[in-house]
Amino acid sequence: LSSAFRTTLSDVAREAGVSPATVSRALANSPLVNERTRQRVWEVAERLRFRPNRLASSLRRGATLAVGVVVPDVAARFYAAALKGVHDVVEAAGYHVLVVNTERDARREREALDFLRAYQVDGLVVATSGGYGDMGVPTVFFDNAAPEASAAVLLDNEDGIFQLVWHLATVHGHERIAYVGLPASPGAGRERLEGFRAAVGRCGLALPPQYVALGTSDWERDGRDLTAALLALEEPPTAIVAGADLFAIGALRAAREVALVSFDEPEFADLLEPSVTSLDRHDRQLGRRAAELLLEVLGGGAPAGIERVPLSLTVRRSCGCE
Amino acid sequence: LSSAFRTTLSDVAREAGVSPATVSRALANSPLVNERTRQRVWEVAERLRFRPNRLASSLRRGATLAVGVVVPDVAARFYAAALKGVHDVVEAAGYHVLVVNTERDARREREALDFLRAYQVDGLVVATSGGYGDMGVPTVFFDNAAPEASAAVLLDNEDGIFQLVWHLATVHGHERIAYVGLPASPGAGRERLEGFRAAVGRCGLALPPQYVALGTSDWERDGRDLTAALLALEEPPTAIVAGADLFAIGALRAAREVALVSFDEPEFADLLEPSVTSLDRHDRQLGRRAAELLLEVLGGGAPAGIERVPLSLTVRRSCGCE
DNA sequence: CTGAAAGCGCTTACAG
DNA sequence: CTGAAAGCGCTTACAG
Repeated sequence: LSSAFRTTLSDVAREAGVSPATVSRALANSPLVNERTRQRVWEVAERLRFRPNRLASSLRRGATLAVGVVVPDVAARFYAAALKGVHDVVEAAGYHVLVVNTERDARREREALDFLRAYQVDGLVVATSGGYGDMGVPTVFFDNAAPEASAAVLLDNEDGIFQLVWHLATVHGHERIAYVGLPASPGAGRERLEGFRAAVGRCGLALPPQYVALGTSDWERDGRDLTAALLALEEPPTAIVAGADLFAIGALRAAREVALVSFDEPEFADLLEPSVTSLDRHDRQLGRRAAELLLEVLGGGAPAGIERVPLSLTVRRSCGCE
Repeated sequence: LSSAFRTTLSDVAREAGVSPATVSRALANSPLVNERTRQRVWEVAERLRFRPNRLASSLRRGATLAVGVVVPDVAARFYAAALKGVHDVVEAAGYHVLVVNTERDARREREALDFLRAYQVDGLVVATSGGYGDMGVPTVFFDNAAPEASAAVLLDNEDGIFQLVWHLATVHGHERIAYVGLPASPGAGRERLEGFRAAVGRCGLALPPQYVALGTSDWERDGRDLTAALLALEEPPTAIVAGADLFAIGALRAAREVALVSFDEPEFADLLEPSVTSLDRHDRQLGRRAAELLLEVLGGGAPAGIERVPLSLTVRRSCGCE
């Protein structure tokens, strides 16, 4: 057992000539312990380089002071930024963060949640890919919520898509606008797609079925291939709305001659050629807000309900402006 | 205590009419237990939705089957990709991954390491920002190693920088080449800087002191400001070597009229304007390799020593090609 | 094949 | 102010 090599609380107790109970209290700076004793214990603990075993203390206490975060892809700019937002808030409150990546896979998400629960995390922040099942652990969703969610911070997907379509239709006069985006799974995927249909209708435009192209696994490649296919139609669209940043990047790879707007902002959107018109999501703020809601729940507050975060259009050149 | 609400191994034992010891063995599919008993225990466990408490089993076993990963910035493309590589390998071996972000801060890195150690992780994969101190835990470094490292997968920083400088000097005939990059801290920062000085010398060029510009905290902003300052010199450089992707992005923001090459490849480097000539690092492979070394050590192998990964130049337009 | 017992390293009522 | 004792939820020699 590795414990043989580590100094434990008992080692400190023996060395300091007090009981383990006293060491525990002293290191927690409990007022119950004599100042002299407290100092001596601290000195011994430092000399022996004592590090309390969190497994043991969490087990005993029934709380870990840890929060689990589940994201579809840590490498995606959006989730990475949101993750940092969660970090900011949660660590300031004395919690640690355990991150798990699901690769947008429902099964892996379930495993990730099982793992975090088995580790007895006190709370969860989850951007679900469809694998969520109730864990009996306080949970706040962001980006994409499970149907049973009682607390979530979501983007205003319909409104965001509407802004994109409206810009293409009214400012640039496009009448043949297509959508390249996420599968229509519950949550953000469906909301953006439905938002697209509704927006096109509100703008008084027709929507041929083949103008809706949905990707599956590799979004960047799908974005490229689906865009190429759209442009090969007899009546190709003159403008494309990308449902996420990687679709936009893929579209850019397929063609530069079609007007393009993206829901998510790609990294360095302003330096791409052409620079990409997209929505500003305030990623990090989203993560912060989700973490704040979780802390409220952990503090005994009521579930916070669903919040919608507004999006604002950042106009660049890919839509045809300038 | 939250345990009051969770079903424990004892609950399963009571319900199945056997001892906790038998439940433990049955769920581990130990051959010591009767097949009938085994099945019954599994049924009961599933019916009661029993989830073993990992805190308890890890405490008892003295091993967590978890690996800690410490990175300077999960949001940086390079670390995110390497992280996925670690995931790939380590999860296939049955370990879980705990990720901690340090924001390139030595103090936060120390805290992160303390946390992981307190959680009794079995091993560590670390890209250090200078906060590492021996943890008594098997550790493999990547990208940037502590001086005392006994196992690491590092980039061949000197050679990479040399390739960049050589390309600018021989293919494009530049004679005034400047460096905008990381501070000269031990490890990658120093290696790249020293590599630059050496490379310029090998190419037979002069290096005025003001042609070396080192950033501090916000690399993208530093890249922009330092580049602007360089170009405002009486004898400005005609080409710039960026020591990392964010410096390159910053440089791009400051000016397009100077030749630019970057050590790290920015995301969507081929779609930037101009597309950025940079080194291919095989990020994910780097993470995989580090994880493989860690598994070897955890399996009782000898420390693997320091490996250097070669880099290959990807030529695009920012250097002046095409 | 099964169970009673001890123990992993802590924390916290309880007694003094 | 301090200590002995119990217990968090598991696992594993030990005995049968």
